[in-house]
Amino acid sequence: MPPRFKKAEAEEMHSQTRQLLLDAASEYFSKLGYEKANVDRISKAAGFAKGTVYNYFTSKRDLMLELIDSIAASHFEFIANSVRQEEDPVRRLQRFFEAGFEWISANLAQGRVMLTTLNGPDLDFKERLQQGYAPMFQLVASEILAPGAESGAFRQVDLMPTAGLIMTIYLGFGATVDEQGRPPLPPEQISDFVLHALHV
Amino acid sequence: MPPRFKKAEAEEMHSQTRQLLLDAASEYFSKLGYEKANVDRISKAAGFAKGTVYNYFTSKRDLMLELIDSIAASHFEFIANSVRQEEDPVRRLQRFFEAGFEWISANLAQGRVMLTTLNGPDLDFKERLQQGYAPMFQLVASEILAPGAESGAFRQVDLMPTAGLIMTIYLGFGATVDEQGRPPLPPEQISDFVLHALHV
Amino acid sequence: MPPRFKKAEAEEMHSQTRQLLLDAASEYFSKLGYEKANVDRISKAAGFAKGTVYNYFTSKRDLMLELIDSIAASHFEFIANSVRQEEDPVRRLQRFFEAGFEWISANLAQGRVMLTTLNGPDLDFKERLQQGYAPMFQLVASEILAPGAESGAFRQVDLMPTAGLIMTIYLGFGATVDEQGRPPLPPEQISDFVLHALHV
Amino acid sequence: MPPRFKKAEAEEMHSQTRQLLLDAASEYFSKLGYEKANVDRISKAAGFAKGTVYNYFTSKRDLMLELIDSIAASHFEFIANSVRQEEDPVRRLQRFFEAGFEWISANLAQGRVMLTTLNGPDLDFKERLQQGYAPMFQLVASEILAPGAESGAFRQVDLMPTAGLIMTIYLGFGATVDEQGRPPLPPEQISDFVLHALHV
DNA sequence: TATGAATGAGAGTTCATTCAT
DNA sequence: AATGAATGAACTCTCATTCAT
Repeated sequence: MPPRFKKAEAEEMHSQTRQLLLDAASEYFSKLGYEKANVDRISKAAGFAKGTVYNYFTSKRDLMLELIDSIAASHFEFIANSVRQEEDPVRRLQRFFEAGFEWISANLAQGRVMLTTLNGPDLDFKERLQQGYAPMFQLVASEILAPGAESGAFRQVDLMPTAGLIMTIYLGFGATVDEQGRPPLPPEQISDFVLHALHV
Repeated sequence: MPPRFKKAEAEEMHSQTRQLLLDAASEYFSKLGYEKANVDRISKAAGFAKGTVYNYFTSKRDLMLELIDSIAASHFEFIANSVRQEEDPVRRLQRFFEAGFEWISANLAQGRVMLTTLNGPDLDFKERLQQGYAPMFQLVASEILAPGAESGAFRQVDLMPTAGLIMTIYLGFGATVDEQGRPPLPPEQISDFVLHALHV
Repeated sequence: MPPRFKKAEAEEMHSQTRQLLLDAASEYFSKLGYEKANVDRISKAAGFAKGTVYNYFTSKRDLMLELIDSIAASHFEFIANSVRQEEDPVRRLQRFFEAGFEWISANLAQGRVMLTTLNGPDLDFKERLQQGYAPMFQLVASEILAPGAESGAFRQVDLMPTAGLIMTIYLGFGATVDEQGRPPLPPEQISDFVLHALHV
Repeated sequence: MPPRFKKAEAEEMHSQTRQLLLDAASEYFSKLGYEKANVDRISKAAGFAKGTVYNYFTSKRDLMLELIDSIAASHFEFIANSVRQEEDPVRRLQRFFEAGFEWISANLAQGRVMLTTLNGPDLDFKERLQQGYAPMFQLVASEILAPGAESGAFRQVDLMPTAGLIMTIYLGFGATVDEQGRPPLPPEQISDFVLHALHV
């Protein structure tokens, strides 16, 4: 089936070009911010000419939105995989922070895009990001806090606000990592701090 | 002494125009971010023509830097005044969060400028902001945590990292306030959470 | 080889657009001077939108510098070609003035740009122009005066200062041409005057 | 007569302020050219506030025009005084160049304004300057060349074109003086050159 | 007379986007 | 699918000029 084969190949190429553009976008959006980053340079950095971006994304704005989606998905997947390998809620919370900072240090540019977007002035971007991060929020509430409260490992707390607090702490520290992606406090101490606060 | 009087009047006017421009800048920088905010509209919003900004600030960038200084000073002064009215370290910590969120809800635009700048891509702005916030950092470390650790109210912790953690939590929640400036958790619960974590 | 052909075509277009812009720049810089000439109008006069200039030159300043280079090269080439067709130093000197004024009257705008730049306040422009005109200076010194002095056609003079004097006279009269490019004295009389001065 | 006295004093002050402004204008127009020179800085350099310029001149353009007049008058007066101290046409010609370069080196800024204006793109300025320099042109024609031709010291030449040629040479060299106002050739050599050309 | 705050027209420059190739 | 020349809106900044004091 040569045509099929060819089509698959073409799709692969398509998807690869797309990914190269997203990666370059990550780099520039993180370094310069959305406004100062420039489509020409992103495209060039990915190895293409300016116009190519518009064969894959309808606009610079669309490029950013799709990048946000892709970052949120990758970030969530990595943390969820790690957290779900544990059963114990306390260990799960520790894993959450460990895996979280591990992802950040392995994906510095994406991490910065996420954090600047979260605190940035563009409400469309912010909303899209929050949609993307809803699963992570859920993970903390229903797969870490809920079982922990049920098992008596944590004191009784309101699930959603406390999940929010934990996300806030995670993201707060995520925003303060150094150039190698290390937080100012080791992840263990951060989870210790939170565990202290959740302790019965 | 009419000339003296006149001079004072002139200086008053000068300083007032300057303040009007800083306020308008606050508004626009917070709503649109530094890049999209536009000098013409800022000046018009303050009641002046476009060129007037350049009689008071050397550039848009300078306007932003001076705004950062002014925000940091006002923010610190408000919190320090409130914190220092208490003697007890536990009450001081509570006051820190109370006053902090009170300032934010009374200065929403400034608060947003501060938070977007802190997480934004512009390193000059970030550095200037960090210089401006150094006193607040000091306040937490040496006027809240140190006496608390000494009096036995808090467990022994490393001062600076813990001050950083508290600032991170404060700013993290500061970034999540709603349109009326209310944090998702009441300040008491946030300080409770931290106090739990600091408890002996 | 269609791609080759296409490439050559593209380069041709590129170079043509560039030349149109340089020509329009000549026109405006000569009529209004560098400061009052305006990029928008230059671009429009060349048949393009304002932004197009910046696809070919990095700035208005760069446009001017490249125009200076192009003028100096064209001016020198024309004069050198004419001078070198003669062997006799006296005839060469006459040709120098004849060809010089011929070039000026055929390139009025470029001539005016050259002369205003030479006497203008911008030192960068001036320096660039002097670099561009160094070959013409050389031509006078080593291909006209030196052989003339050697053959006894001219009296013994210091080569470089005298070359400077001749250039000064040429440019001085170049600056006084009328709207059709005619100098106030016919070129023959000018070279006569100089020949009188150089006569043994 | 106190009122009279006062009035004279006031006029003196007026005239002095005016002169200070003209001097500062000279400085800035020569250094930066008319377009880039800026009224505020000229006024400040003269020791006044921006607005003061407009109490003495109707516009920046008017300031320039009056400066041109003042330069031409001073330049002519200096040269004419020197030339007229001689009787011999040959000596007069030598004096012309000597005094000319002496004036230039003692009035560098004014000299540069004159020369850039002469070759600059602004036709109003140029015309005003030519009006101002008409007397000097006359001086050369009727007080140097005419008596020289009559007495047989010079060969028969057309007066006005030759006066133009001499002015062109003078101004051409004037445009090439170094930072101390010295021409590339000593004035004696320049007048020698011209005398050679005029010799019977 | 001297001042300098305010003005706003006008400039150079950037860059997202289009589209013919 | 990939290109990159062309576009023009939008932006920051400068500065001659006015005018109330």
